[in-house]
Amino acid sequence: MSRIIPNISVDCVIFGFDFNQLNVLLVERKLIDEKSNKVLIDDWTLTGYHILEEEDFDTAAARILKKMSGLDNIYLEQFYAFGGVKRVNSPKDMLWLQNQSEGFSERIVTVGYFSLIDNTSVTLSLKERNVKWFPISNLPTMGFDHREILEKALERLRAKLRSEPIGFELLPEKFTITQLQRLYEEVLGTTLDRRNFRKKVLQMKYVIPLDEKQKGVKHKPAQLFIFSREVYEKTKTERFDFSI
Amino acid sequence: MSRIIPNISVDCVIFGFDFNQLNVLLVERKLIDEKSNKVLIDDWTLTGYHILEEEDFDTAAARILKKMSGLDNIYLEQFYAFGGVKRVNSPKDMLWLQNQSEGFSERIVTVGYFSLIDNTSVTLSLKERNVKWFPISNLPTMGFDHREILEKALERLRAKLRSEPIGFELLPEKFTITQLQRLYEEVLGTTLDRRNFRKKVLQMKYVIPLDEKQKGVKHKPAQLFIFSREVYEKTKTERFDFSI
DNA sequence: TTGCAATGTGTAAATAATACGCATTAAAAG
DNA sequence: CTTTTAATGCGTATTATTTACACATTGCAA
Repeated sequence: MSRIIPNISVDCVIFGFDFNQLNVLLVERKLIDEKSNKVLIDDWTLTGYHILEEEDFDTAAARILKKMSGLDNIYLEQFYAFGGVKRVNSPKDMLWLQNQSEGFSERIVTVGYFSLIDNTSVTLSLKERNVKWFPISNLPTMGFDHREILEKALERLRAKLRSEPIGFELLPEKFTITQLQRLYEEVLGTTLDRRNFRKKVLQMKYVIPLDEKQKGVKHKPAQLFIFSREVYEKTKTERFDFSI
Repeated sequence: MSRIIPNISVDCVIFGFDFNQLNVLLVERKLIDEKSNKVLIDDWTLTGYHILEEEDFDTAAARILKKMSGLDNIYLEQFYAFGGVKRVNSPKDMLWLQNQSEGFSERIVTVGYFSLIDNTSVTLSLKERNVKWFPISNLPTMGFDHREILEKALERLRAKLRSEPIGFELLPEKFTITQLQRLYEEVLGTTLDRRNFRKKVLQMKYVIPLDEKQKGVKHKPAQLFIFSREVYEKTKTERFDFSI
């Protein structure tokens, strides 16, 4: 095992969509005083870790994601580096870092990645620590500057969702148009007209209809579609409108 | 003077527009063997430097920009962090780093910023080293992985230019519509219809006409405009179209 | 005075966005 | 087995935006 680089880490903001809400995966940070049994810290953080000597940022982010979700080959994108002098300065944060086996440096730079997964496909399995999905609209108290990092990730996700077809990464391979619409509504915080949305999506040649229907729903089952990145890359056109 | 952090640096991609071309500011990297007078290295790099112990990324980037261009209060945006294991591995790069007074670490992470300035307003003044504007379309051989960093910056500049009004940062305070159009054409690599572009821009309430005309041109002088960020923030609307 | 090299304006056609209403389907309830 | 329920799926009229394209105007310079 190669050594870690003490002052550089990678934090992953793992977004998941459950057909209804946008969620983020957090890890519990709990510290109990051994003598008094007093709870010194109990809050939640993003999933991050130092990078290793022989490791790129992308590799480190993929490693962390794999460890947390068990998943490989997932959409991952670097979105911002955080290196403020006062990133880590609350008493709780200091206390936590002093208790970690790797020791700590006062000035830790972290590179933020966000990843998009269909969270109905994930079974949480990390044994050592408590890991949970939280809806974006109802977050717990978070440690370090992770709340700020999450906000930046969200901002980037929203901006990118408007201009590139990354929403599909949050859905299973086969999805319905209504599911896609819910996703856009939830992430962008709007409501959209069902019929117009459908019309728009059906124009996109890279959203391909299947000869297959939804199963196990208690109403008329909808048609399933898949997204083809290949077709997208071939047919995309760039436009510009720094909006009015 | 506080100490530098040896393994973290900031690199600035300084873009300038001269009403015709998009340019980038580079610094010559020249190393001559003292005995033989042989030229060991002669190429160009971005303007970067290690960050200081008590300094944020943003502050470091502003410091570097000030040193290179003499300018303060300039548009600056972090766009990507580079930390690949093999970022610095050519013999020339190693040689250069060994010759720098600060010493070097093998694994240097750099945080990339790009900045936008009206390059007709800058007088280059850095005495110690040779600094020059190069058009994007005609770049010299570049050291380290700076070519790659520049490409990423350009990609981000283009993406942002499509969706946000940052082009004005590349123009003087007062500009003509034709200048704005040339800027968009040059950066996005397209040509646009003059009349339609004008129509589009005139709709934008945040591009405000002045009672003032261009001077010193040998043809009909055009009307001048200014950009108001304040009006933009008030009137902007978000749309979404992950394009067809 | 005239030529030059820009700026400044208008209109028609095509395309895309928005606002709606109603028939259809499959499962569940009676 | 009929009805109810809760979705899906489709169509059309209206408005707004984008695109394509031609000619008159202005101020300087020859």
